[in-house]
Amino acid sequence: MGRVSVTIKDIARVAGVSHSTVSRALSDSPLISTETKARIRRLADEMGYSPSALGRGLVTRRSGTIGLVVTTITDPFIGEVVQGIEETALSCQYNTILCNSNSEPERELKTVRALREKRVDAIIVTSSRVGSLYLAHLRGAGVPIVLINNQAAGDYIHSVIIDDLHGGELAGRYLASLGHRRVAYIAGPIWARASGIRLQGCRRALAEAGTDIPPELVLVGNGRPDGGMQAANELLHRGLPVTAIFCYNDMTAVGVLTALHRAGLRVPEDVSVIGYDDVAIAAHLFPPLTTVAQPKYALGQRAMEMALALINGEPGVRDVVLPPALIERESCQRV
Amino acid sequence: MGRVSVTIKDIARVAGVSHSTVSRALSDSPLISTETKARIRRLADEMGYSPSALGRGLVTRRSGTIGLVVTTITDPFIGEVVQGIEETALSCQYNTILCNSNSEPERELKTVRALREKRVDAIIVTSSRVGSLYLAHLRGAGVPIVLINNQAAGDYIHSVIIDDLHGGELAGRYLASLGHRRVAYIAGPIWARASGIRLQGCRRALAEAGTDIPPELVLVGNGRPDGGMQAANELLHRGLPVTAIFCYNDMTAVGVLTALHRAGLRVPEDVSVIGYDDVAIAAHLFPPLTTVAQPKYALGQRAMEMALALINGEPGVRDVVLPPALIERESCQRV
DNA sequence: CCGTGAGCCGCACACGTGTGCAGGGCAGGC
DNA sequence: GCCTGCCCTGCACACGTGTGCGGCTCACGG
Repeated sequence: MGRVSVTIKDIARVAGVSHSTVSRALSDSPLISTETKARIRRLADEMGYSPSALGRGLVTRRSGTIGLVVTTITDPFIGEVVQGIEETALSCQYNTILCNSNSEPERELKTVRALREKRVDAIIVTSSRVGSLYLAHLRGAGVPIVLINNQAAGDYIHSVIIDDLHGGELAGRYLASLGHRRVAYIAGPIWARASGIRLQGCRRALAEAGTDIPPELVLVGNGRPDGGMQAANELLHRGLPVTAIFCYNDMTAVGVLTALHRAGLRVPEDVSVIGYDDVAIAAHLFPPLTTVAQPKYALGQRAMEMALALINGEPGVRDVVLPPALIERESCQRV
Repeated sequence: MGRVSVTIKDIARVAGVSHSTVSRALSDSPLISTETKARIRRLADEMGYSPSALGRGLVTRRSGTIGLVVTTITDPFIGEVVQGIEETALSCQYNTILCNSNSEPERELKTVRALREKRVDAIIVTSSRVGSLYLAHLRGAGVPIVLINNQAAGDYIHSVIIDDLHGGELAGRYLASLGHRRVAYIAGPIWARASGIRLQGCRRALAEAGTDIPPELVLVGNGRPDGGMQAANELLHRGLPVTAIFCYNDMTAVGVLTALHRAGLRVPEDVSVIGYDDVAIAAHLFPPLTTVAQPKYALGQRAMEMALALINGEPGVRDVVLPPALIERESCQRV
């Protein structure tokens, strides 16, 4: 335990050269002769050398890490996005340090401060909510910022998003094509920017079919099953005659399904339910959930690639928007 | 963008003191007069100073980060554990860098190497599988290692685990008390150490009731819904008359439920199902899943606390084992 | 007036790595 | 034999921070 790690100076001493030569040899500099490189590399292996990212980062001004702030890693949607980020990061010799903000402003500040001290090379944010005050602190870190499923007003902040308007349209058009005219929307948490856009898209599509979602049929959830369940119960309690329910995301749909089951209603015979995200378990629900799929892994992948481009100062990085897709399963039916 | 961050030397220049004084002032050293401290602190705030964890880590030999390797962050069980880790880490001024191993040996090596270069102060591992070769590389990092839900043969590696034997017993005893005598077990992936132990505990409890789980009634899954669905279908296809199914974890139970539904069997009227983990959605399934709960958040919390104790060289850290608990919902019924 | 001690601060070095510049060795051409 | 040029290596500094030790200033007592 008292053993300290071996440094390039140790290798230099053993090899009888200067530490500069070792540094150059290990980074494959053309200034070093082939045989010296080979000798030093072998020595480094034998001595169990592991370069210090701290020392290196201090001089190169690159830490080799990117910050990753999410509302909660518990959300399965976020989990899949994070996986996309982390895997492409690792393949590019980058690591990600993870921060749960829990949507608490105080924690958000704390995490940003920590990420700044760690000198992360970029920050990727997957919290649906990005307050203006929060943004100010983010750009205070002085590193590129990539927002996922969010757009910021200012410059210097880039984003990769889903075309949520189109996603909402997909859902609305599909429901309309099945003959639904009374559809309800169970929204996400109030601060979720995407929620309103999805609703807007859905309403636009329904309008083409000559109908709409009246205000009394949009209920507010929280993006989790309990919120969906509560909203669905509220809907049932009010006795409003709906034939279909569009959910902000799959997790609220999970809650909606349970609430409907408990109320003795069958899906899709009595009421159709459509979700959003296409989370892994969506296909294994009862009934299998029809939903608007987001390319979650690609979302993370593209965000990480964008972050890398920004770090390397590549010009002309442009915000990317990915397309949603309707996944037809068994939770919707013609009325 | 070209702006570099302000250092203590910059502050020192402005304040007309040496950088040592600034360093000591900011770390609240008693060697500095109160008014000088106040002046320097104010200056640091005004100049937007943010200490560099790289520079500090280089001299203190502490990076302030811990490595976190998981099989996949997509697993909801792991997600909740990670949340426990990350939150208590942040409250102790620590950050976590996340690595998905995907149970691929090649990736595992890559991540360990990266964590070592980043000079993490400790490593927490939540992959159910820990090969001996992998362990060798892990201890090569020269930092404390904490295993979650795993035990290692050697020393220098600590662990916090659930009493899976007891967990299995809870499930078995409960099923036996409901009169079940023909119960099947759907196991986890072959490398999951916990799977066998849970089965063992269940069999022990059933034995007290004078029955057992014969080999033909233990099927192998993969810890995910698709695996559970496949195993359940296999069970149905074979036509074996079981009255209850014990699942390695809740996610396989999800798959089992879908398979049973599709086969026209009702739960719990026709067959009882019991899971393990008490994942968030378990309560929102249809029917709500009876399961053996693991204190997931506490698992992560205790692991992080143990890691901190090991980092600080505290003596007498002892492996901790947490108790499982039966959560009775509606997926099991007296036969 | 001098010695003593306390309080506060700077000098210098360390941590591990990267890199511009100079210098040494050697071969080749005149 | 000397100059030129090339190839390889070492010197020295930089990055941002922490810290042991010595030194300065000032007040106070003898």
